[in-house]
Amino acid sequence: MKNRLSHRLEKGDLFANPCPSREILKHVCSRWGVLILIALHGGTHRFSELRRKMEGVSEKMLAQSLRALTEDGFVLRVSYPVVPPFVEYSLTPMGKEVAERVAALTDWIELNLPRVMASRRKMLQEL
Amino acid sequence: MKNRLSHRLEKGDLFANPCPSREILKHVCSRWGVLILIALHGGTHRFSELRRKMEGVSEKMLAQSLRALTEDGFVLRVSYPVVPPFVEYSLTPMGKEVAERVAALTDWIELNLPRVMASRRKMLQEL
DNA sequence: GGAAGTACACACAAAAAAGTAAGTATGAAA
DNA sequence: TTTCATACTTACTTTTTTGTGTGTACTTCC
Repeated sequence: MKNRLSHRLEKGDLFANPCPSREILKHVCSRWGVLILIALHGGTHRFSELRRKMEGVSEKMLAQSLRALTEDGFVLRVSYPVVPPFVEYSLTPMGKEVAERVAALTDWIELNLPRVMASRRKMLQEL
Repeated sequence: MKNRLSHRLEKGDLFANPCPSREILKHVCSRWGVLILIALHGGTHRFSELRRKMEGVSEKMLAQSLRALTEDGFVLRVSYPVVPPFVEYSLTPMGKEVAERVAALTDWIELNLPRVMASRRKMLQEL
């Protein structure tokens, strides 16, 4: 009986099909979500600062990803009613917790890139 | 001059547009990639065992994701020439290193699901 | 003799994600 | 006075990802 859906969803179970944790993971692990978390982990940024830093993001995707992370409570949005617009994005305490774990993963990948590339080359040889 | 592309790519830079680390991250962070790493972190699995464990994967996506992770050197594939086919998947040493970091992230998400859901509800109220 | 299980591959269709271009309001600089 | 910068939104198109259904080769179980 411990496998009933309600039980499995209480604490989140990524292996369960309809679990909302899958959606959160998607926001956090998405192409741009990751970069936002890492960038903000380095400090508060304005929208356009993020845009310039994250090569290749379109405004649309940046806005969309920021909105998702803000709704999940990872990112804090503060806008000042001045003109031209001035909006600051930063991590909430909860955001810092995830960002640290995401950074641990991405740091590993960046550092070990050569190992992975070597493995790929080896695979191709073995055909 | 330290911003030249070649320099930025040596160790991997996720913020740089054409960096291969983005692709690796995609494999590792993909919907099914994450689940494969976590499942295999718990021990060796056969193809169909993974399929049953990971609710909602199609055979095609499972095969595709396993191939990507195998090529990157995170997963080891061992097939025995018997009939019916018998293939075992497990983590390589490198795979264990990433899997640990991925697990740290997903564990956090599963544990803190309630906090995130609460934050979402609060956002909706504030409209 | 027909069904089921295994670990896939392949073609095609559907769905989801992402990109593109344009528009908005306002003030300041050239 | 045209242009630029800000922080977005919206409509539309393209690309990418994912799903579906089928086939395969062989054996065991009913």
